[in-house]
Order: sequence, then structure tokens, then C-alpha cells
Amino acid sequence: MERFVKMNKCSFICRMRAKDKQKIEAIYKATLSLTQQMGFGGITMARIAREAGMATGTLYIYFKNKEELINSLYLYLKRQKAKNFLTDMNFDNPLKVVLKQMFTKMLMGIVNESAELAFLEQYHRSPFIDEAVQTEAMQLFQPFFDIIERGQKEFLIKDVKMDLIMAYLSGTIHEFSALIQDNRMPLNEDSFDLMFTMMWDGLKT
Amino acid sequence: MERFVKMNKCSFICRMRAKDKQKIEAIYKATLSLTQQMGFGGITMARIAREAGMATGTLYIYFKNKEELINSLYLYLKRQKAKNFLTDMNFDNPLKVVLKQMFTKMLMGIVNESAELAFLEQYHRSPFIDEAVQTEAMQLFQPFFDIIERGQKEFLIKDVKMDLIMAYLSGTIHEFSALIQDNRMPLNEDSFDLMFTMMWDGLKT
Amino acid sequence: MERFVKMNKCSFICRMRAKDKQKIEAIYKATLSLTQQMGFGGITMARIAREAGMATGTLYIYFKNKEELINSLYLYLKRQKAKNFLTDMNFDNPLKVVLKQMFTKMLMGIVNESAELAFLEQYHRSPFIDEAVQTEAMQLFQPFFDIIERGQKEFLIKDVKMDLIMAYLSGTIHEFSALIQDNRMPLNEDSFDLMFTMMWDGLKT
Amino acid sequence: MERFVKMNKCSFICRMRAKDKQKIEAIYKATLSLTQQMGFGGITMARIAREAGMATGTLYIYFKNKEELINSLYLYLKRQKAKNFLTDMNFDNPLKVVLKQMFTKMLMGIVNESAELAFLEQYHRSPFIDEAVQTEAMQLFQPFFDIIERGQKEFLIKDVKMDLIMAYLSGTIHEFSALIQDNRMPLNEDSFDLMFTMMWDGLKT
DNA sequence: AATGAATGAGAGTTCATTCAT
DNA sequence: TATGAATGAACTCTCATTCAT
Repeated sequence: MERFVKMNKCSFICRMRAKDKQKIEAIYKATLSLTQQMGFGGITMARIAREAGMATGTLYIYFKNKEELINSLYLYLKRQKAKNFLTDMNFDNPLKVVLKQMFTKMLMGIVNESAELAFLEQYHRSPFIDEAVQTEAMQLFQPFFDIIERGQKEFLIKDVKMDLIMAYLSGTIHEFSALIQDNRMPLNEDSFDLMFTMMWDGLKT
Repeated sequence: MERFVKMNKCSFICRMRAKDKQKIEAIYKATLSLTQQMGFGGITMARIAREAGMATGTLYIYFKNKEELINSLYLYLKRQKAKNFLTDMNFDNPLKVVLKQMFTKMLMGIVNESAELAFLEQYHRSPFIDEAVQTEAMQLFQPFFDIIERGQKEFLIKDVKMDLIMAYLSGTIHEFSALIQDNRMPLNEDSFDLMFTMMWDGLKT
Repeated sequence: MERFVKMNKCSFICRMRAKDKQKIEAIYKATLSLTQQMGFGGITMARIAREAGMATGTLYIYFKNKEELINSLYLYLKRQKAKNFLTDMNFDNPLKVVLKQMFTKMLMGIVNESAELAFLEQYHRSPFIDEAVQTEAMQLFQPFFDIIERGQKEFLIKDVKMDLIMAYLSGTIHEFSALIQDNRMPLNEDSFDLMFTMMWDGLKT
Repeated sequence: MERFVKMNKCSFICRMRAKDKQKIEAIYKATLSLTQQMGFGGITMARIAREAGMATGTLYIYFKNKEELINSLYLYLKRQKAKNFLTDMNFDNPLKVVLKQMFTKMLMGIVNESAELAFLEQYHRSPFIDEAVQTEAMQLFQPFFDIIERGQKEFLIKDVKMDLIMAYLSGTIHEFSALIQDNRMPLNEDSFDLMFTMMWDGLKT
């Protein structure tokens, strides 16, 4: 949908009213905060609105309905994660070094953004899931798949289906993150080395 | 519409124990079936009752409320799983053999009981979770912890905290099960060997 | 869905709980009353429930949703009308006498049941209308169509399409009823004769 | 959606009358179009504004609220109808000819302006109705009443209360229009003759 | 013990109206 | 004048729980 650019005020400083980006972020923030506080089941449109400091109806200006709000937030987080993930990566390093970098980034990300994690985890088994949204989210991590394939070509990583590799990585990283979040593993280099070693030993040829 | 004439009250020798157990199992079965069909969110007391062939009110005779029903079912499944898990295990075999046996049992169990799996997975992030219940569930798997400790004493398994070992095992087994359920990995010995090898390589010293 | 007949109380006076017919009538009555008071637009489920002396949720035990409630009431009124309409009719009388009888009945019915009229009128342009329901309603008045056809065969009534006859009758009766309801025409035999004459003159050959 | 560059404010000679009228007509047109498309219940201020190519708030510059908008449109249509109705009428013709002319005009008007009809019909039982507005609308048709009175004085039309005559005419014309709109009566002279004859026979002495 | 109708709080969503720009 | 984001009351409908039978 296009909009009208209004110039009637003949104002040189023409700031378009724009459907406030800040507001969308306030909604996202409120939703994440609520998910962490009360779980996915505790999210209601009324509560999100109150937490974000606006009226219930306002949510429906920015999102068609609850489902769309949830899916948008999911995609937003995934994009953000993918962006962070690719920043400052040096893919020319030896494979194991690259993987260690990635592994560390992932765990660090999770630690710093526990609300996001809670949301993402609960999203997957929710009735809101949208296949198209998930597909798009998956594509953001293509560079990651490339690294694995490179490792397989160099005979460093087990030559098994990518599905199996992904399942293995996702399972371990997920659970390791949970350990850190629950303070059952400390947040230091030794601890990371330990976890990476387990993961890597299973992966390598 | 047919009708049953109930005579319980007219019976002088009124032992209800057996009946109760049957009813409770009917409720459990109905709940599992519904979880698989419509997800955790689709479970309502009315639906459980209908699926189990009884009135809504009857559920409240056997369970104080929905939360208790869910938690009871969780514990019931965990106990069942632990029982199956320990049956026919020969702990005198070499460690790796024992672990392979366990691994296989776990994945097989998951495949045969997909309704149970759906329930357990969704339970964990639900608002129904009860810490005491989870603790009890954990204790059922003590024999498993013993095996791991034995492996560490024999210098076969990495000498890291049990928490880390458990996180690693739980993460991989979970994801591997999902692969099988989604038919992205076949259900045969080769496939199991592949998965076990990955898992074991990460675990071993 | 099966049901249980409970006899455990060994009560000789076994009154089935039955989804209270009285309640349905209370709902109908409340709906009619509200339609008259505040128009079709003023009907809300909450108000119907309050007027009928029950909780909102209770309405949904008896009717799937608002639409079904409205359509059920419509059909109920139409059936009632058709029943009244056919009672005490002597179809052996000369045609004009039969028609006068019908005409009188219709107007009398309308006068006695002004709430019903308000409802029926507003139903027709509402978003609730259900074609199947209307078709069934139409069939209830078959005996009426038969009379008209008989009149046409006897060359007493204009030989035009039934649609046209019905439009003519429905239009005049409708408006005449409104006159009486608004007290712009008295409710006596002279007045009825006048109205019937106008109607009949247009109808006859 | 296109964009308008508005310069009104920059114009020193700012006469808005013409503009206003255009806007009001755009609003009326949009409202009629929506009534036809989605019924009276489908009209929302937001939709009217969008259809009319303006902002919601703008509607409130021209009309105090929704009720006033609807009532204004009603009166506007009635006035227009009355104007059309009186154009090209030759009241010197014999009474029956004049009536036939009127009857034809009315039905034709309905056929040509089905959106208007949909609106008028639904207006009558709406919560927006305003008595004063209706009274004014009625007065527009005075010339029509005069014709009827003339007919009564000439002993051509039944000597009954004007109310009864109006009810009779309004009822039949209404229903006949509906027949034509639903394509259950063709739009030709024979068809019009048939309908007029029915109506006239009821009316004449 | 078993029933299922009844309850009513609370969910998601819509929309007439306001108001800062 | 014109805008359209913001508001919040009011709507329909759901569901865990109760209770008379």
C-alpha cells in the first residue's frame, strides 16, 4: 500500500509520519519480556499492549493479528541473529578455528539474549508457526551450511547427510546453552573449550 | 444414542480400585491422543473427557485440576519409560555395548510411541510444569547415571561434569529422534550405527 | 456421541436432565424482547444472556454461535406462524371467504406478536440470513400457495406468475400490519374489511 | 493509490465551497457503493474514507458523526428522488395516465439506482434513523399526495385514509421493485402493465 | 462416583471517534 | 483543512471449574 506524501504545510523540514518503527520495536520488546516472564502461554494482546505502553487496538495497526505479530517477531530475531552471526567472521581461517568462532558466537548470543531464546524455543511448538517464515529463517544461515560442506570436502567432518550434522549441532548447542543459562556451566574459556571439544569430536572424521 | 445402565451403587461389594485405574488410563490415553492430533494447545478438559468417554466433571474426581492431570501423565510416562529402559539390560557387557543398547532402546521407544513424545516435548515449556515432578522423573534414570560414571572411572568417557554429559546426550538423542520421526533418517541398523558413532565420538576420551 | 442413563440413585421419579427446552424459549423470548427494544443492531450475546437470566457461556450450550441462534429463532417463529395459520381453517369455504380468513389471521397474528414482527422484518436484511433456513420457512406456507392456484383455476384470481401474486400480497399485508401496529388504523372489522377489499380488488380478475 | 500534492494552504484566495461539495459527494458515493457491496452492517467509517480516497478524520470535518452522515445521505437521496420524480410530469393528463407515469418512474428509478435502493431499504430499520429527517423526506412527496386526493375527489380512487393508500402503494411498489431487481420479472412494458393493473385495481373505486 | 449444564472471567478482534501534526 | 495513528470500550466466543442431580 502506498501513502500520500503531504506537502501542504510547505514545510522544508518534511518528516513523514511513518508507521513508527520505534513502536514496532516497543511491541517486540514487550512481547519478549512477557515470554520470559510468563512463558509463551502468558502472552495476550492486552498484556503486550500494556507492557508496551499503548492501547490494545494499536497493536492491530502494526500487525494484522496475533499470529502475524508472533511470526514477525520470530523473523526479526532470526535476521538479527544471522546478522550478528556473520559479523566479524573470518572464513579464511582453518576450518576448526572457524567452527570454534561460530560455536562461541552462538553460545555468547544465547547468553546475552535469554529473552530471545525463550521466545524462539517456544515458538517452534506453538500453533502460530508459519512454514514460509521458517523457510526464510533457514536460508539466513546458508553460510553456515557452506562451512560444513567445506569441512566435508576437506575430509575433516564426517561424510554424513547435512540433516544429521544439523541435528547433531542444533541438539548439542541448544542443550549447552541451557546449561549456561541455568548457571550449571560457567561462562569462561575453559568451559567453552570443554563443550566445543565434545561437539567437535562427534563431528570430525 | 445408546445408554448404559450403571449399577455400581447397587452393588454391596463395592471395590472401585480396579475401575479407577482403568478410568485414569483412559484419561491418559485420551490426553496423549489429543496432544498428537491437535498439539498441547488443543487440549481442553471437555475434549479429554469426550475422547475418554466420560463427562467433564468426572475428570475432577480423578484429578484436582488440569495442571495435576498433566503432571500426573508426565510422571506416568517417565516411569513407564524408565521401566522399559531397564528391562533386558545386561550391565555386565562392555561399556560401549551397554551404551549402544541404551541408545537403541531410546530411539526405538521414541519411534514406537510418538504420541508420548509429542506430549513430553510440549510439556517442558508449558505453564503446567512442576519442579518436584521433574525431580522425581530424573531420579528414575539413576542406573543410567551409574553407567556413565563407570565409563568415566574406566577412562572411556570424558571426565567432565555429569550435567554436561547429560546435556550432550539429551540434545543429540532428542534431535536424532526428531529426524527419524520426520522420516529424514531411515529406521535401520546402518542409520543407528551412524548416529551412535557421532554421539560416541563426542563422549569418548 | 453416546450417553449414560444414570439410575444409580435408584430414584423412581427419573426426570432426565434434558437440555432444557424452557431455557431455549427463555433465550428466544429475550432475543425478541431486545429486538423490539433496541433493534436488531442492539442484540448482543451478553444482553441476550442477561435478559434471559443466564451466563453468556450458557447461550453457547444451546446454540453454536450467534448466527445459529438467530436462524433458529427465525425458523421457530415461522413454524409457529405456519401452525397458527393452518389451525381452524376451513378450506371448503368459497375462495374469497378462505382468503379473508387468512388475511384476518395474518394481521391478527402480527398485531398480537409485535416483537416477532420486528424480529422477522429485521432478519431479512441481516448478515445472519441462511438460505436453507429461508427455503424451509417458505415450504411451510405451501397450503397458502395451493389456495391461490385454486383461485386461478376458478378464474377468480388474476392469472399471473405466483411470484407476482406473492409480492403483491406480502407487500400489502406487511404495510397494513405496520399501520395497525402504529395505531394509524383501528383494530376492528370495518378496518379489516377496508384493507381486505383493497387487497382483493387488486388480486381478483 | 495515487498521491495528491495539496496546495490549498498556499493559495491566498481560498474558497472551499466547491471543494466541499465534491468531497461530500465522494463520501455519499463511497457509502452507497459499500452498502451495495457489503450491506449496511459492512459500512465502517474507515472503509468509507478509503473508498472515498480520503482519511478517516476527514469524514468528521464534513459530518459530526456516523449517524449524521447516514441521515444526510438518506435525505440527499430522497431529495434527489423527489426531484427526478417531479421532472417531466404532466399533471394535466387524466389521473390514471399520471399514476401510470409515476408508477413507471418509480420502478425505473429503482432499477437504475440499485445501490440507492439497498441503502434506503436498510436505513429504515437501522439504529441511525432520525424522525425529523424522515418527516422532511415525506414532505418532498406532497405533489404525489395531491394527485391521490384529486383522484378521490373525482371518485376514481377509493375514499379511504391517505395513510392506507400510502401503505398500499408503498407495499406493492416496494415488492414489485424487488421482483425486478431479482430478475424474477422482466423489465418490459407488458410486465409493467401487469404490475400496474394489479396496483390500480386495488386502488380504484 | 458420575454427570453435563451452568458459570463468568478473559481471550482476540473491531471500530467510532479523537487529536497531534 | 486534511491526515491517519492512537484509543479503549464493546463485541463474539472459549474453557477450566463447579454443583445440583
